[in-house]
Amino acid sequence: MKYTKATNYALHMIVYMIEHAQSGNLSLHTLADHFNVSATYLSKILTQLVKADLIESTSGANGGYALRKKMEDISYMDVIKATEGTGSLFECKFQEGSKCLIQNVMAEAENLMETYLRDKKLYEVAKIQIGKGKSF
Amino acid sequence: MKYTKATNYALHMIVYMIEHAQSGNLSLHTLADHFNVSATYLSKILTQLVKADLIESTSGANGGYALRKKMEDISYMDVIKATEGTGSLFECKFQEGSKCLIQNVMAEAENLMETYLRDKKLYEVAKIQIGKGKSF
DNA sequence: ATATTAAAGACTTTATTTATCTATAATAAT
DNA sequence: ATTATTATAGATAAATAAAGTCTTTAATAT
Ligand code: SF4
Ligand code: SF4
Repeated sequence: MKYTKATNYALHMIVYMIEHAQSGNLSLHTLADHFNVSATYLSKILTQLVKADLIESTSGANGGYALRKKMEDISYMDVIKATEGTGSLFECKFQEGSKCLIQNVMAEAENLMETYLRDKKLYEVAKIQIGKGKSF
Repeated sequence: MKYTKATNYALHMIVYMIEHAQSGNLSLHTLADHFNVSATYLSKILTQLVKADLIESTSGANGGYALRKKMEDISYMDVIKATEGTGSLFECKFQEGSKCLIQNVMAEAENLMETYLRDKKLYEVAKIQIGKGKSF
């Protein structure tokens, strides 16, 4: 069980977009170049962030991506949910319906992590990294 | 990111072994039959639990598996570490050495979950399920 | 010596993640 | 209108990881 690379990408995209919030739209091309990752794959991840309403996209010349949500409000968990999905980490395949004690414990553990990550905003990272150069 | 099926198996093995702690060794055959899962695959998982010193195994007739650690002390996290490994959930592949803020936040979140699961013992589930029949 | 049991290794299958390629749609600039 | 620029979507491929099987070996009790 590991976070996917997509989540790593997504977190960095948001941080970068926070740092460049004044620069207008950032194109896929710009982002892919800067982070030196596959453009079309990155595109899918950015689209997930769009669908999660964290960022918005505009087509055409001078288009690209920009933050949609207030930057101070974007939490780690917002991003993680967008890329990892919303299901529980522990899902029993044997007796799916019945909520059991094991599942309750695992869910409560996940809740603790989740609550923490919902409180932590990516803005905090960005602020510190401004002036420190590239984050990736 | 999901817990593997192996973790699900392992948690249930421990619960079952706690419930049958008086019955002497439980053979792979017995366990695989009872839970109706692949014997050789289950074997690998049990071996992981042996290596984690949660249970012990003895070869030969009347051999099998039995708890090694005191049953009241076996936590969810003990089992999870045995099957999922000990690495962090979030591992950055880009600048591995440098501990950054993102990694710190993700690690702290994981810590909260971990601490909770280290405190929760599987014994509690077993006690309740005694008298309620099969757990799987 | 034999039967019973676990462990280990090589391997296959399946599922998931990561990545690419191509076509389509939207928009701005000319 | 046409063209250039941009994002989205779908199909597919490649890479990696998880789940499962098969076979051999080692240990132990009878
Ligand atoms: S900022 Fe942290 S997570 Fe991002 S590339 Fe650097 S080390 Fe990795
Ligand atoms: S006890 Fe819970 S985790 Fe286990 S099989 Fe039943 S529902 Fe699934």
